[in-house]
Amino acid sequence: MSLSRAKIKQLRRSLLAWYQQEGRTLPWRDSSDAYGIWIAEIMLQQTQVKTVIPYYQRWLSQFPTVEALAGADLQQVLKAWQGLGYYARARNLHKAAKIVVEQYQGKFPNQLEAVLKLPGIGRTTVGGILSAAFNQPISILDGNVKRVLARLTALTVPPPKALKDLWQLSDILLDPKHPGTFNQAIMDLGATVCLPKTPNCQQCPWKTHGPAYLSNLQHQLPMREADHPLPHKIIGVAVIWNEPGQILIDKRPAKGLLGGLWEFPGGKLEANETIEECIRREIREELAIEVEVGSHLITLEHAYTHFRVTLHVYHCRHIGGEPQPIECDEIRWVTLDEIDQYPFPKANEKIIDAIIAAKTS
DNA sequence: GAGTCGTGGGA
DNA sequence: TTCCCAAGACT
Repeated sequence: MSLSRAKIKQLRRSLLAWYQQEGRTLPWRDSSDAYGIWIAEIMLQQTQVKTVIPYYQRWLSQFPTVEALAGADLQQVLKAWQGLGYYARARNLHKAAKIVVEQYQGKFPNQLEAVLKLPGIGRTTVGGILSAAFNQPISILDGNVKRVLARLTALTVPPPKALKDLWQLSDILLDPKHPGTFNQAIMDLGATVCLPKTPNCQQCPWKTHGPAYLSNLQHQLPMREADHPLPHKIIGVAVIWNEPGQILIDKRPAKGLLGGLWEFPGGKLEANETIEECIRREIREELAIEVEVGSHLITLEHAYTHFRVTLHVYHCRHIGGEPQPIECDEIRWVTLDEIDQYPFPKANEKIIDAIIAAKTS
């Protein structure tokens, strides 16, 4: 799509006018503090504003400065992130905070190359931070912008197939006089008007500009890639009790899925195996102990990005052996009073709730 | 460069 | 119920 200089100016002007009237008031827009903006940008990766706000508020009161974050332990950081998902973001935030303190004297860098080197910050996030905190003319291409631009240009391929063109378009459109405001405005447009399923085209400042709207194609855009069916795993999970009434939990390896979080041990059901057999085998393989599988506690469905699981959770009794951290980082016997100090993934939070409910009923 | 990496909400 | 997808980055 070719855009004349006059049209580009018109697009900028109409978007900024719309934003002045309809833009959202958000906590991290109150200041130009780079630390707060950085935290918000990371939390907002693949995560909706409504979900982020309470986490953001708690985070800033718990870790008000980059020094506070750098000085905290990872477990504390993961606990503050618990429930937000994509936990590598929290691990990277912690790593990056240490770098900012050690290499930049606690002052968040304002050089593009330096910021891009920080773990967890890619091309879109660096644009979001530097344009918002320092008003630098650096474009972004998040999900909102991709959708807005796909409709503006009636893009005939899925956005992942046209990233180069979309970045170029985002660069061209960015208002060099108001880059921070422009980036916020185009994201707000995507988040509140140019919605994925039911865009409110009547309210769009760009409705007279887009070939998609003009030919009524906006509801079919952007094009999507073919989707793959999600694998489904059946998992046996053990809530293992010892004589003093403690429960065995393990810490997952630092990298990969749910890295650094705690969980109840268990594993995938194999062919021609009962859940009880699965649990005894997994516990033997992972922890080198023997358990007696007791009563059924709860069965849970949970969906991750690339697969879904059914968790069959059973009370178990520790009957022999000293637990060894064979497939995990660490193991610990804890009481129900202590357990909420540990960061757990969502599915395991539900198991904890079920244990407490069963105990108090 | 295709896979990996969470969770919640909306339709 | 099921599917989509959200302020993407990393390997």
